Amino acid sequence: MKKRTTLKQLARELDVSISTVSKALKNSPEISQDTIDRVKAFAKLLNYRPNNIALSLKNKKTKTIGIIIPDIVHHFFTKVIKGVEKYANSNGYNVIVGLSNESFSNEVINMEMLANGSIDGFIISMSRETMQRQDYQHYTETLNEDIPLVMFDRVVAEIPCDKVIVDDTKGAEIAVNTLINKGATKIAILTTKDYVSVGRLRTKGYLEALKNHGINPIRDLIIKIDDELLYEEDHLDALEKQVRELLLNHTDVNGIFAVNELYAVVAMKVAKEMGYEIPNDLQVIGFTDGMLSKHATPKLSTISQHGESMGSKAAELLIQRIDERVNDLPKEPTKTVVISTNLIQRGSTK
Amino acid sequence: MKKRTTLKQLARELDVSISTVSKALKNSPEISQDTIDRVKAFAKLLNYRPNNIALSLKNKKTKTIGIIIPDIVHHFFTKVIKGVEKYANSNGYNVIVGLSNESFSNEVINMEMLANGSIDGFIISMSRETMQRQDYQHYTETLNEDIPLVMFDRVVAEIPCDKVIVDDTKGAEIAVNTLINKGATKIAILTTKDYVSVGRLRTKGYLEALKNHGINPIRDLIIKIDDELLYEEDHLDALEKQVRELLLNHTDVNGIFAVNELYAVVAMKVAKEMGYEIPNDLQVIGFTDGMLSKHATPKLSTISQHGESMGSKAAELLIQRIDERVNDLPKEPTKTVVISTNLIQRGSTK
DNA sequence: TAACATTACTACAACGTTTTCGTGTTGATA
DNA sequence: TATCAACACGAAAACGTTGTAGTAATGTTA
Repeated sequence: MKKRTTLKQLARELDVSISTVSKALKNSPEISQDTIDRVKAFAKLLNYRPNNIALSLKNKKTKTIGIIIPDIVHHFFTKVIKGVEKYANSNGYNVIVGLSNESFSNEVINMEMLANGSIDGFIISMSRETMQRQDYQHYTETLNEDIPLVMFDRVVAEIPCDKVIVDDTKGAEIAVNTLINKGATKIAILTTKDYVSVGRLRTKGYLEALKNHGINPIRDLIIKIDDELLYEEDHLDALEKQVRELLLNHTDVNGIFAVNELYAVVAMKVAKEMGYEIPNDLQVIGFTDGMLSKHATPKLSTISQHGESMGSKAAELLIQRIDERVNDLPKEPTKTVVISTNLIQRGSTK
Repeated sequence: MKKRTTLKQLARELDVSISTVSKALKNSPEISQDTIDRVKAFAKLLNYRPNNIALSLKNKKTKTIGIIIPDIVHHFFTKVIKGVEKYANSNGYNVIVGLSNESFSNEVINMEMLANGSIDGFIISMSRETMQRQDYQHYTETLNEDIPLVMFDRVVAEIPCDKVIVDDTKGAEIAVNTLINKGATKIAILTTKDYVSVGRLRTKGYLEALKNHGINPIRDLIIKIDDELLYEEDHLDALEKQVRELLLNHTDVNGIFAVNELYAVVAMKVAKEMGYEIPNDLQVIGFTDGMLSKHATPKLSTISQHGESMGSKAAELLIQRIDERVNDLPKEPTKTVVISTNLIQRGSTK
């Protein structure tokens, strides 16, 4: 194995000490200009670059942050990664990605793989299984070991750490308000089971909007979908069927709010097949601004989640905590940053 | 800053030497069972875990691989990452992601950030700008430093390294053959400028299929799109316009082959707006099997690229090279693995 | 009882840095 | 000419591990 150039090699060949080489490369005033020039020239010749691992060991920081997400084949998470990368890179940090694949044990394993010095801190969105089991031991352990942790999107109140979320309730409320203002009188919601926090909160927003307009919620119009495996292969049949039944049993439904873009797109598809004209007969609003929304026909109106902003913000919070830690600063109380959503109006609403 | 448990601490508190602790934890026969038990119990109590950075430094390997991609908000790359992660993780490797954002300098910077000991090898797909400039110095430098490198999808022949590609030409040929067999007589292609290797090769496949069926290619039917910024925001207007013109000037076009799913979906949309019925009046096949294809109406027939397989394969090749390097094995000649494509037939073809 | 094995440890170097604390050589000052 | 600063550099410790080589204290054999 060819070995990389080290200070030791430079020192030997230049016939000076390692210290001198190190200092010369850093323009230390202790070293004569003459030597500095010699060392630098030779270092350049041999293409010397300091070994990061050695630096990490010495400095007790890796300048690397770990992000653990449930699934990377998912536009939202992808946007978040992009935001994290951007902020991290411009602050000299690298990003190491771990995929939990919605599995609890994968999440734990991934975190353990990294929590042994490989990274300076975590950015995490919980896996579905973790949410179901409500087992947060690996988070508390991480925090106990004084490794900073920032949660985003799928968060849980029990864990005392910084969080970045979207105002799901408010966003949903805005969506439903918009539907109502645009003339929808009977509005269904396509949401997830309650253990998914974002589903629960968006449902809450839906209910609040109805209440504010004096509309009584109807049990039948609240469809809670078990999103197990939904993004995997084509397990959408169940969803399609439920939407079809909804529209058959309640032919006067003229608005649908879906808690993600996939549900919304599927709903539009089913409705179109059944002869509905969108947005005239039925208006639809989704959540998350992804590829599907942009290229559906008609283009889907959605509540934008600003994934990239969330990622940047999460990275910012994390790096602050890391600084706090390495500089032994007093610990600020944990904060939760709410990224505001906004409605992007496109063709699926009037 | 709270410090993590180290061997030194354990040694001090147990009143034995560091070596003893280290060996005890590894069940060395040099150490009495009694001591082993004591050490292990205490280590567990203090939640000791070996510091990876120290290990990396000692072993001269980080068990981390870097993947540099042009864009993460892109289903294909996302699939590849997933494949890389899967293979890497199950072999004890972590994955660190770098985004070039299609920019040459970002690619270089990202690689330099990692090529200083942070990773054991690279998996790379070239940025668009790198392809245009044809400046591959950073690749050759990396190889000169004896850091293994595997390229995928967007590769270049000049660089002597392992590669994983899709048989773009063959895939395109299959697509066009299929269109012809299903009755299409006048087939257009929506492709990219030639500096994008995949665009060039797929165009080649298109031409070959035509030739094999004795059809003369028509200049007007070959639309080379400048995909600058295409995946960014809605810069699709130009594309839509070109497709519209195509269909207006050549009303007898009854087949379209697009080199990616976005072009295909946009083409379908324009055609539908113009009154075409798909697949009866016009059949469409795309390349890459992403979200858009699955949820378009009608669902898009595509040539599947098997991104995940590509990722796994790339990781496998890379890890082999890493092993070769650390064990000073003789270097195998570089190989290029071709992942076979296959046609997924859906609603956009008869 | 001298020579030798075995057991159960410890010391130390090494991985590649940075940084603190010397130290020897100048030249200037009292 | 003794004293001292300034200059230019080197030695060594430290970060946390692992593995080789050494070393006491036993027990075994001729």
